[in-house]
Amino acid sequence: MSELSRMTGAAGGTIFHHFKNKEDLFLNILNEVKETIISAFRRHMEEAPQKNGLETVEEAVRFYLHLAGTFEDQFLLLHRHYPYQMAETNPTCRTYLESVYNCLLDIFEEAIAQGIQDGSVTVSSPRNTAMVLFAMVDGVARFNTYNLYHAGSLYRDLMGSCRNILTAGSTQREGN
Amino acid sequence: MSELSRMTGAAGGTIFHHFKNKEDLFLNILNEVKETIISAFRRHMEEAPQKNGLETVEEAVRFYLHLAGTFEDQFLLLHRHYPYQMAETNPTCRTYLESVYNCLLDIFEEAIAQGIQDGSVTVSSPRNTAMVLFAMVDGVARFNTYNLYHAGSLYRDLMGSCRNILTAGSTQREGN
DNA sequence: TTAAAAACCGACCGATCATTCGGTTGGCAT
DNA sequence: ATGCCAACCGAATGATCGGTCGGTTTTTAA
Repeated sequence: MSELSRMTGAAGGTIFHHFKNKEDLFLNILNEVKETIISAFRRHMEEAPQKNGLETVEEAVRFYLHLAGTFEDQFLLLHRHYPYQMAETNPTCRTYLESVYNCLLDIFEEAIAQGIQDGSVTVSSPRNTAMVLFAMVDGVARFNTYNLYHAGSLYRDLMGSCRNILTAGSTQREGN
Repeated sequence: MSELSRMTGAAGGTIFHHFKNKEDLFLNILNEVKETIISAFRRHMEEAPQKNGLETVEEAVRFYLHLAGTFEDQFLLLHRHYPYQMAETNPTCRTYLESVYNCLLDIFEEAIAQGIQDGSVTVSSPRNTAMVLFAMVDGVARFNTYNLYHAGSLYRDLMGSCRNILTAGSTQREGN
């Protein structure tokens, strides 16, 4: 709180005039982070030119990595343990977290389903594949923010793995 | 510290007789977690019957998921933000974290390299593929401990994705 | 212009934090 | 029995925490 007071220039007591308590403040921030991520993702996927399903999924993966790097602080909130601990007892917190993940997974799943229809993707369960795919790219993003391994040097192999997951059994093409 | 005092039955001051301060205590715990995970993994992979490279990787992925579920508290330490923040300034902490990840990645990488030799695996960069694979399974494990999604229901698709990543371009076989 | 409302300040509060310390205990070698 | 040392205790410490409150400034509306 004192750090926040210093950063914003507001006196200690002023913060509690706008937020009931620290938890309420945190939930407001989490909500803002949720909106930022969701709207940025939705906007980008809508603006993206029409491609086939596989390319749409790849674009989503690419953009998630980009977003996690650009809004590092915001994504840190999703990588910390605290929100998930709070979600165990606080339904609002749980709703916010689920909103973010459901939104992202829906985008992944929809693109996969599209890919199944246009023949560019071959998987049995779109939802589960979306989860595995998301776990993969989020794991790489986490490695990056925690300075364990550089995401950039993993990018090529990540995208390759992504394509392999989505096109199992199909004839592979070796691109660039 | 008070919770630890209550859990162990030791008086508050007694803890500081055995550990210099809270950070020192934490590093000792982290070191123990490191040893637990590394030794358990090394032992299991040595004891596992000789298979081809692909099956060895799959066994490693399977065991990581199993271990993350069995030693949930220990793995929580690797999923929290605190250790990585400490690692930024504390070289000892950084060494411990790198030890865990390097050990696990070495096991993955070695199995992949073995698979390339015996023809069961087809990837260009064993190390990078090991990282992507690890990010994927660790991501799923995180989903599980954070109660976002159940790892069990993702198991089949996770293993399928794992196989697809490792056998790109090869003729696929549909198992069980 | 003025009065009510909202925003803001910073000293202050009790609780909790990690840590210290003087004193006690128990085991072990002499 | 004696001395010794490590293990242990728990009250006390100052620092910091989230949060309150009485009073002041700024904004808004009539």
